[in-house]
Amino acid sequence: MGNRATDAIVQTLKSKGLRVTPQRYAVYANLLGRTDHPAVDTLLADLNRDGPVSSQATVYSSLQALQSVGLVREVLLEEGVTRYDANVSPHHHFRCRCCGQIEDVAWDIIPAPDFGKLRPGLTAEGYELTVQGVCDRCQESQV
Amino acid sequence: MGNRATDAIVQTLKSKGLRVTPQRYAVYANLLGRTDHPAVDTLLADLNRDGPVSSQATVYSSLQALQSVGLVREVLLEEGVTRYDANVSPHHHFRCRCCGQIEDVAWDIIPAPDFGKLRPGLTAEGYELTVQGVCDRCQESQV
DNA sequence: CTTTGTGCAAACGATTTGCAGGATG
DNA sequence: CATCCTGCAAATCGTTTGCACAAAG
Repeated sequence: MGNRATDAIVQTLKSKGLRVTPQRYAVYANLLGRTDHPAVDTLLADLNRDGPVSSQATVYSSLQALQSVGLVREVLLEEGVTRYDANVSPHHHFRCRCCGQIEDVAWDIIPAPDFGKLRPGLTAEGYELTVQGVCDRCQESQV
Repeated sequence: MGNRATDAIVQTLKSKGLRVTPQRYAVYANLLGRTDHPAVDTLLADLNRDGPVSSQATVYSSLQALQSVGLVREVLLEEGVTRYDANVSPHHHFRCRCCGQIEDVAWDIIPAPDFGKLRPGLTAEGYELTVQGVCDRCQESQV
C-alpha cells in the first residue's frame, strides 16, 4: 500500500533501531489503532483474525522489543494479566469494576502531587492515577 | 496469650462472620504487622519461619476470605505478583524502580481528582495514585 | 553473509481447584 | 454434628525459554 501511515510506522520502528518485520509491524500498528490496552491473548486473536499473522511467542517478543525502545508501555491494573499501551505520553487510567474495561483519562484531572509530603529519602520520578468506577454500559445493565 | 491485640483480631474476624482458625489468624496478624505489602510467597515464608503454620493453598484461601469481607486488599504494582495489604484505609503507594520495594504514601499528597473531566458516562467510585521513583537504599548503592 | 526474528513446544512460576480428613461453632 | 477449613497434589493460566529454520539489512 505504501500509504503515509504505514510509512510513518516503518520509519518509527527503524528510527529506534528495530528491524521491521511483518509481525512487529502488525503488533505496533494494532496497538496504535486502539485505546483499550489489550492483553496479549486479545491482541493475538485480533492480529490473526483473518489468517495467521503472528504466534504467541512472537507477540511477546515483539512487545518486549517495542517496550525496550519506549514505543509501548505495560499497564498493570488487573490481576494476572499485563496489558499493553502504545500511548506513551503521560495519562491516567479508568477501570470499570464490572467489565474490566480500561480507558484513558486526561492528565490534568489532578495537579502534580506534592512530593514534599513523601518520606525523606524517596525520590519521585513519575506518577499515575487509577480511577475505579463503572462505565456507562455496565451502569445500564445493572439497573 | 489472650492479650488485647490478639483479642481485637479475633473479634474483628468474628465480627465479619469468618471462622477463626490459627491459619487465618496468622495471615491477618502478620499483614497487620507490616506495611510492605508482601506477596504470597513472602508471607508464607514469614509465617512458617519457626515451624509450620500454614500451607500455600490455605494462605491463598485465607487471603481471599479476608479480602471478601474487606479486611485486606490487593495491591497490583508489579508484573506477575499480587501483593496484599491489611491497611484498607485510603492511601497511595510508592514503588522503587530498582528494588521493587513498596511503601505507603499519604492520602493528601494530591487533592481529589476533578472527575468532571472524565468522559461523560463514567462514574468514579475511587482513585489511587502510584508514585514511581528510587528509594534511599537504592540511591546510595547506585552512586 | 551475518545478525536478528519467528514459531513451535517444552518449561516455568503464580494461582486455583479437587478432594479426603480435620477443626470450628 | 453439620458446616466450613486445611493441606496435599494435580491442574490451569499467563509468560518465558530453547532451538532449528527463515528473513532482514
